[in-house]
Amino acid sequence: MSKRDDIMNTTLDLIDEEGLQSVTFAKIMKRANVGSGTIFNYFGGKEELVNEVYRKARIHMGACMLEGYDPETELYERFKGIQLNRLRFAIDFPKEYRFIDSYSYSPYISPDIRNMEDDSREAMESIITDGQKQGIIREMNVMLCHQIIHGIITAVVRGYQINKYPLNELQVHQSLEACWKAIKV
Amino acid sequence: MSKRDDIMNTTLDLIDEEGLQSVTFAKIMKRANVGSGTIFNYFGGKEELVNEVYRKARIHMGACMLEGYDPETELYERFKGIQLNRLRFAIDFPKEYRFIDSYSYSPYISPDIRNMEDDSREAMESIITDGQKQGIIREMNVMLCHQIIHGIITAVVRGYQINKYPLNELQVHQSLEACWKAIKV
Amino acid sequence: MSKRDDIMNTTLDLIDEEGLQSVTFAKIMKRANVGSGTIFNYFGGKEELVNEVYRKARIHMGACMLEGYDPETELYERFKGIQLNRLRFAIDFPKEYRFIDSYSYSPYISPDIRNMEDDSREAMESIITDGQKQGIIREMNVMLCHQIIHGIITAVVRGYQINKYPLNELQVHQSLEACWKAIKV
Amino acid sequence: MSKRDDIMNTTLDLIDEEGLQSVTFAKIMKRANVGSGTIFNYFGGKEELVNEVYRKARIHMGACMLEGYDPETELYERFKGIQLNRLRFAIDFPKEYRFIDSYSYSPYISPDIRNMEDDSREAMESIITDGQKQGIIREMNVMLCHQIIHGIITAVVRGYQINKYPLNELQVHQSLEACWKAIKV
DNA sequence: GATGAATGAGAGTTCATTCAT
DNA sequence: GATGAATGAACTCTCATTCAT
Repeated sequence: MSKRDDIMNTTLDLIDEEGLQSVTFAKIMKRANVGSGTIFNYFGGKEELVNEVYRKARIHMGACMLEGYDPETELYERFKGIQLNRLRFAIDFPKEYRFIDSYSYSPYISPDIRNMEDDSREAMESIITDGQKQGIIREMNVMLCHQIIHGIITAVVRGYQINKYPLNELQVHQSLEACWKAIKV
Repeated sequence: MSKRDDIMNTTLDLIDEEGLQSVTFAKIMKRANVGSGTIFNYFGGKEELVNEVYRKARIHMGACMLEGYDPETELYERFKGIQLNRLRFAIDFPKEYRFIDSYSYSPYISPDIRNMEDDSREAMESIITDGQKQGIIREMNVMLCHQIIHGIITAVVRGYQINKYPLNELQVHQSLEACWKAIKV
Repeated sequence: MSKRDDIMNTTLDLIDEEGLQSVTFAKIMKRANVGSGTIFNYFGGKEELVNEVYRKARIHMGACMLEGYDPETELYERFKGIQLNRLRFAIDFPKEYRFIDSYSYSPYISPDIRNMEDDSREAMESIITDGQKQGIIREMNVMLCHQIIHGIITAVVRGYQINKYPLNELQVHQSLEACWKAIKV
Repeated sequence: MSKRDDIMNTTLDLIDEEGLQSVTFAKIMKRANVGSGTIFNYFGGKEELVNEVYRKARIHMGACMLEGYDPETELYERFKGIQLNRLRFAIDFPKEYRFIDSYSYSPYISPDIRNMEDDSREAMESIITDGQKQGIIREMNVMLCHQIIHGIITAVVRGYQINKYPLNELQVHQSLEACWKAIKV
């Protein structure tokens, strides 16, 4: 693995363990077995490094969420598939997920990168639009609708990650159902 | 207004404007017209100051959320009242709300204070339990259920606060309805 | 007891407990039950306060050392009397003694006060001069001679105060004898 | 010379000139031509720096005191050799000597380092024990005896360093003789 | 005389960043 | 490309001192 990857992986680990604000270059260097100057050969500075880690995580999550996505299948299938993928990503890649969840609106992450193209979001929005055209999903601002679904999944994961409850098939099922009922007519 | 209040208000303002991590004592002092030592006459240090501001905001929000709450009224009334109060608080006191929303799980906020007694949460949980007994609300883990509602309101407010949509009577109504439908049988 | 005395006594206590450098006005005020401004009604500042405490201790020690001193008695009696008084003072007033011993040459104590008139020193020096005239005490610089005696007593007390050995009649006797033999012909 | 040595030497100079308590990092940096951060690359903080300087001085003094020491020679030779070495060290390295003399019992110096292994002290104590066995040195607590000798030398040096008298061959001879007579039978 | 809220110069310390090797 | 010694601006925090009451 390249030094560049060592640095990025170590950075993510440290952010997850200690929080972004207490991650210092000294800690990264030490853990990644890298000289202090080396970081600057790959990244312009701390902000750039963090944003790169964030971008990578977002791309990873975006790809995972569209796994198995087929625009041809029935609307509810597509809806459920994407939300399930999000839950799975949160469970399988907790560090990436938590980083995105916690710091998307931190001033460290530049708006440009936070608002990067996001195919999964576009897919969700087209699902909502379609559903509204078909009369399955209630009429409301598409973004509001998206936010409602997103809010449920995010909150459910958070409760799970701080051990408020397990996240087995049952809870996953109940959560997805809650999403759907929240927005259908 | 006392120096103590000047300091706390200024701190909240700065946190909202620049984020917790970039708020320095120098900025607080200057904006609050206070000598650097004065802060330490009232607060043991930065952490104590920030936690005091947090606690005050939490107490304020807790009081607002239970405004007009009457345990005797019908269950849906109580449910709707509390959620509406939360939305109103978010709209009327955006700085307090955003601070609580953004930093509750930051390492700056001590767990003791984060987990302070919260009457509104208790009220919500008893509403859920009652609703489940009455067969109105679906059977599921109470915390999961609470998290779902909380997640919707939180996400809706966030979308509003970053100007994705307005939050007028219509959107408020739709959001509350989404909450209710998400959890009722 | 007056506020002034409260302040001075508390200061001495704190110096003995924590060392001069870590004694702050805040600690003195709190322990002496005195407002922070009050100190400045009695003392011009920290240096003046400390020097006053020092001067008082020196005067006290000076008086103790000459207790029972009779210029008419035999030379060795006078010699022994003064040194015994010094040992007794160290044992009876350890805080005063340690303060003088530890800080006489600290930059905090002004040279003027450190070199204040000292009747006991003058008495010792006249004893030495007399002894040399009588051919009992060896010829050497009077100050060197005084320093030798002083050094022994001081070091003996220090060893006692850090619990290297007890300081009973036996050790006192041996120490005084050492002093005498060190300088006699 | 390395930056590390620059810092340590400057620190010793400043301590000797102004006293430990008034030595600040700003002064060290400026005088040693070193950036403020550099100190922390070599020393964990002020306490560590000061203790390192102290340790170095103690090691230096310890080595000097045992110079020419030969356990085979006659007892008085050994005794005289060590005390002479101490006087010489005080004369040749006044800054090191004064630092050790003044601050060994300051709260800045950690007990661990103050009580570091000290070959010269051990040598002295074995000289005393031997002397007592041979009936040359009076019977008394070894530490008390050591303290008496130590006290004389220390006090003699102090008087010299504050210009009370010169410290030529004559005074040195008289002081050593005083030491010996103070403890011999 | 007594008070204590307010002060601010200056302390030790952190840490991203530079640059000669 | 990789290094790490050196840097210094910026931070939190301490504490003797002032002054209106």
